[in-house]
Amino acid sequence: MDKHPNPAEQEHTRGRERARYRPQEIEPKWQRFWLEHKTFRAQVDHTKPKYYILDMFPYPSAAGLHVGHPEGYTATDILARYKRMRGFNVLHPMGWDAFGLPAEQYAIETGTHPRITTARNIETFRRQIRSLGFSYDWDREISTCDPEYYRWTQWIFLKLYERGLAYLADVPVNWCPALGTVLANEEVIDGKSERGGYEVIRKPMRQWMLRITAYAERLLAGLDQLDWPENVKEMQRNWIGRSEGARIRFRLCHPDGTPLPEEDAFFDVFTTRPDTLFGATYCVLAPEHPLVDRITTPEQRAAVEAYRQEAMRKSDLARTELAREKTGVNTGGYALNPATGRAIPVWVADYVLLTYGTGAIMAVPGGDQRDWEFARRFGLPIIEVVQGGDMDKGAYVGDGPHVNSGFLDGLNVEDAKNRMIAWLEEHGYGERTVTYKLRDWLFSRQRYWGEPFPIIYVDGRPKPLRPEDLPVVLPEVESFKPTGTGEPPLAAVTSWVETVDPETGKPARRETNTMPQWAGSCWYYLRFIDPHNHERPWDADKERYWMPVDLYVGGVEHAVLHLLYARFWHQVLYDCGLVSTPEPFQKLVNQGMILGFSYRYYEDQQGRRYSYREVQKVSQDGLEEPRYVLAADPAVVLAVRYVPVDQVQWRDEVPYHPEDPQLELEPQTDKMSKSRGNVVNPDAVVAEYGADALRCYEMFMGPLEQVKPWNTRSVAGVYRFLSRVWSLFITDTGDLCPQIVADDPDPQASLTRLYHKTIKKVTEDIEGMRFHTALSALMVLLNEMQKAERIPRTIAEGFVLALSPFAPHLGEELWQRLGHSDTLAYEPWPTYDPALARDTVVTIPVQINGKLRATIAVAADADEATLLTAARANEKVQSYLQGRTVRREIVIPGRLVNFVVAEEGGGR
RNA sequence: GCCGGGAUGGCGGAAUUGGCAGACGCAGUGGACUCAAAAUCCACCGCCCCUCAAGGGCGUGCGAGUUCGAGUCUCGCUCCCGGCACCA
Repeated sequence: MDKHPNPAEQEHTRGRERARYRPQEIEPKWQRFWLEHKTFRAQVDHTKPKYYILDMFPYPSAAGLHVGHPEGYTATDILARYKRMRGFNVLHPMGWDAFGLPAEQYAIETGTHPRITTARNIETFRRQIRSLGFSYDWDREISTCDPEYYRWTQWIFLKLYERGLAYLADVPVNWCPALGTVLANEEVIDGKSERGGYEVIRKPMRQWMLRITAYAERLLAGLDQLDWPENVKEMQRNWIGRSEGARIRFRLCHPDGTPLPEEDAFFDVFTTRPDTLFGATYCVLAPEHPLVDRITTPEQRAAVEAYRQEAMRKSDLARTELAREKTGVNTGGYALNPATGRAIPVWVADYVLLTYGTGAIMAVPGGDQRDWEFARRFGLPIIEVVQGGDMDKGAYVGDGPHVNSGFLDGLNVEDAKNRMIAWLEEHGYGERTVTYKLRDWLFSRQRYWGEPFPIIYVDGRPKPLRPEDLPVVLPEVESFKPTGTGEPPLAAVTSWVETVDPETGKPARRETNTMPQWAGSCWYYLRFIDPHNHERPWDADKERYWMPVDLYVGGVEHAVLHLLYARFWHQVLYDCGLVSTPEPFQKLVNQGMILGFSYRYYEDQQGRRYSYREVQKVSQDGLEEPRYVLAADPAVVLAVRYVPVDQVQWRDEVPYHPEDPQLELEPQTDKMSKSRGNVVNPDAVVAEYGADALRCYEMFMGPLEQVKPWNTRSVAGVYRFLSRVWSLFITDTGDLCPQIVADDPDPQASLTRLYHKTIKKVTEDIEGMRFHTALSALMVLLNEMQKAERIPRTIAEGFVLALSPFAPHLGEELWQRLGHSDTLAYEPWPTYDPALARDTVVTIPVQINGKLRATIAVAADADEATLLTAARANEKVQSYLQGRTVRREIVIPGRLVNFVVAEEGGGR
């Protein structure tokens, strides 16, 4: 029933509410103010130190912003606002990684142009991001799908091409016959298409490749200079995968050891263990190795051919998945072990990959577990070359003296390697070499929604367009559907594909592949420096001023690909003289994922529901997904089901199913996802608690880098904090609180001391990105200010300034109500007096035998003697020292007193 | 299997160099205000024993060690999270 309050009551309520903390009113007000006044516009200013602070720009998905996004954005925003107040010239931009598969997939399903979908999604993202009060310079907003942007992506591709770093090659791609299209790696899950679950096979296609391997050594070496998380650097090192070893040449021979006469009758192997060459009892070629045909004997040809066909059809993933049991076929051919001079058989096996090393190995079953397994399976000889293991149990990979190894006998591994390499080089059998796991970057996608290549084919040969011919703009297409032949959608636009060479006027065909999504994000941080330049991708002076990015914050999922690709492009641009720093991102921080509570139960095939208490988890060997069965009857296999968070029924703090009040749900913290029903929408949080509360909560949750679960109830706690800040300054009637007085702070007052301590801590914590402890320090100060009868204005204002990077709307509002007419964004950061940030009287613990027994209050600078006297004077201490011998006194001024006493007599 | 990170109350987390474990917040309990509720404010809040109180014992995943003193350092385990995984 509706309640109709009488007008007086209504008036009363409204009057009181107006004076309350109402983020819904003050937040849009200040967002408008910042936008209208361009408060955060950044311009080159050589009188100020610069600070470039960058967020990994988002892909504007249809789902909109997620609470994970504002975590990193808030951290950078706090730092950006803090740095401005510290006198830095701050560049803090935001933009959109706007090419991408979901928009294209949506176009295939609905016919809506990806440009329209993307524009709509950007609209949403921009609104959501603005509603959080981030201090971006919106004049620098860019979008990778804008022709004015991708024109320069194409321009950089031309630079790569000029330097021979872009080339065409026939490489196997993920071809899905059922869908009639090529899939990106991320669209292939367990060898099946992500959509539909159809089979995916490898099919060679002509593709653009980028020669990132040419930069492998520099990409590796550059890591040492960077202030990045160690795990990210390690992941990049592993990805690059440098290994030192030798290339060794094996000549083909007859079974009796006579070498074949032809000059080119050989293959090279790569090994990290040249010292084990005497133990190489056979060789293995990758199934795709070009020499396989030639070496295979007529008797073996059918078997080898069948094996090759099968291996080639399998995807890399399928090949590794089935790899439990080694497979292979003898070619019937032989090669000469250069060390022993004996003929050893040559096999084909798919445990050797064509793409690594030379695509061929010498197999040392005594020193390599894979070779050992293979030798066991096929009855090949196993020779011990390094002592220390048991050849019946497995290969020995450790160090030890060499045996059965001719001139290496007795040497340890390190010495034997060097000795063998010297011997190989001396006799022309091989040389020292370095190999990388890193492979060249497959840069073509058979897709519509990406950057077209600035390449045309004249007389069937690729030719780069000239810079003045750019941009090559994406044409309109009839259909976004794949052509069915593996040709990209652009191939169907005849009027676009058939063109003329602008230089010669000869007929030409356009490249119809597009670039991958990584392309646009490889250099966006450079475009932010000079986003509206029509002549150049960026101005050289501006680049020198702003680069490098001082702090880059984003998710750890980009630890390898994006960050490696961007570094690669940057190093190329550096070699071109186009950028002034060898590395783009000086400091990197990964924010931890925010998890959501989800509530699970289980269902059998008949749709009967079960609580987790009746269910048993069966983890299957080697498989990611565990299975769930009924504990009472393990034959009943159960499926996991979730109840969306907002439908969970709570009784006595226990969650139950909404339609089945007896069914107890199992609370879990999981990655947020639609299917688990545990996604938290930032819009809803802003509507209820405001952006400042959302920002503060995200920071207060814990260390930035850490994974942590979202707890909406805790948001209310932070909201209460902000409300209390508000009511400390503003009375019920909307005036400034009378407790805030013009007095000078009394240096002896505990509030003054606490204030200085707080400013010190907040300053240090922001610098160290410990935002959660900075907020807790501000909370402590607020608690004390609330108890104070008089709050000196300088303290009140300093508090507002120190809080403002965290809660900028509230900060601005209070600043204004304190009588200031301009934004606080450029007010000097509050300072602290180190002398006042220390206590004069401290509480010192007194221990007896290391156990805390009393505390004493003494002057902070009390010396050892004073401390000891005070401690001995303490009544409790005396009772413990009564009748015992003090063996030792440990006194640390400012820290503690510890008496080491002998135990009382009586048998001990 | 290999590499990296971690384990602290009911929960998120805090703790300078080895020096008062549990700051701050959430949840909870009791109280004030209220016709009542919400909101707000005040107090309590690791576990156990004793209890009128005072007190005492235990306690930072497990087991050892170093030290006057260990969440922190060393050694050995267990479990969890992330990455890589036939890379020769």
